[in-house]
Amino acid sequence: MYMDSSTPANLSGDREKILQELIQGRESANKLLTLILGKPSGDDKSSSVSAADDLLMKIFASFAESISVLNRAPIEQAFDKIPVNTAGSLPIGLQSEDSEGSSKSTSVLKQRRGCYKRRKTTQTWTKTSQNLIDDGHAWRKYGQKVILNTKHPRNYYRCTHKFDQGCLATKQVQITEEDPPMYRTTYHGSHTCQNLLKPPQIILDSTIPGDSSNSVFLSFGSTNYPSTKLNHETYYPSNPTFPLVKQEYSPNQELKPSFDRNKSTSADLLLTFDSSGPMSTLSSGSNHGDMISSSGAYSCTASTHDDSHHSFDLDVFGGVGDFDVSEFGFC
DNA sequence: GTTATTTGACCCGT
DNA sequence: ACGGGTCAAATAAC
Repeated sequence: MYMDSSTPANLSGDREKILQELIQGRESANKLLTLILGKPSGDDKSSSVSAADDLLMKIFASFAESISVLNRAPIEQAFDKIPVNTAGSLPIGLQSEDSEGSSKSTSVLKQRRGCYKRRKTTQTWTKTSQNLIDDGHAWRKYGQKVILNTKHPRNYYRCTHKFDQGCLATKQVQITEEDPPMYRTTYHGSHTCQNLLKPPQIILDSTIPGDSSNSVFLSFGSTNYPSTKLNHETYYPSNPTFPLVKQEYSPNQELKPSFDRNKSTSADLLLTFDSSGPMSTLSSGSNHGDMISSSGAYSCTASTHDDSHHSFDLDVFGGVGDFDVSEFGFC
């Protein structure tokens, strides 16, 4: 999908640009944080919405530019290995496999089960929260595994549009062993699908159930959607590379917490980016890089296998943010 | 009827 | 060999 694969020289130049953009985004985000968190929780949030909106636009533009640059990187860096069955975005069963036509003594289907190439270096980021949240994407559960030394099984989800749009995004959800059980969601890959049900928007939502004081929804999109409402409204990512954190998540068993969701506070959401390879995926591209936070505590970390690591604090989300850019794969 | 979930089998990486 | 990730038939839900 990427005609102009970046040369190493280009990557070096891109890195500088990305760093500048991200740093600028951080500064804007800092201002935004001051704006929002500095305000008393409650009703008079609206007074800062306009300014916050402006700042958000800067943030979005910065991150979008970064993502855009990253998207020019060769896709091989993003996906060392991709599922066999989804290569070429063909539905399972339509893949032209077994070209030899070798006869399977047992069962063709059986032999094909589990046949895939495991992704190794897709970007991943982890989000931990006390309550389940809707990231705005349509997920479909495709597996569940009991993980060693864990009490709760790990659930595997893929994007609903995996086959119709070739979206390779997946996520894993697991309840942690912590005292207040937490839902740890690990996202793999970014969405390349167009979510028709939920039009792209940008979110700044400070009204998470259970806590309205310092909760912030942020979405960094590369497309320019007017952020007309920043208060009490849900914004969806333009083409969510990052998941959208929403207030409720209705479908499937993810919504059956083993504890009282009402007790949870929204300020305990952690988002950690831990990815390698560029942000780019199979998408052609202009809409990657939505980034969302839904709490006061929000950290994103990235690192590559490369030796040159860049790290800086986002300091946006409750001051605990640590944004390690290098993991975005442009090193 | 279609679509989503469950769950054991299967494959890959370590 | 083992643990983890994915597939896909069976089943459930709509």
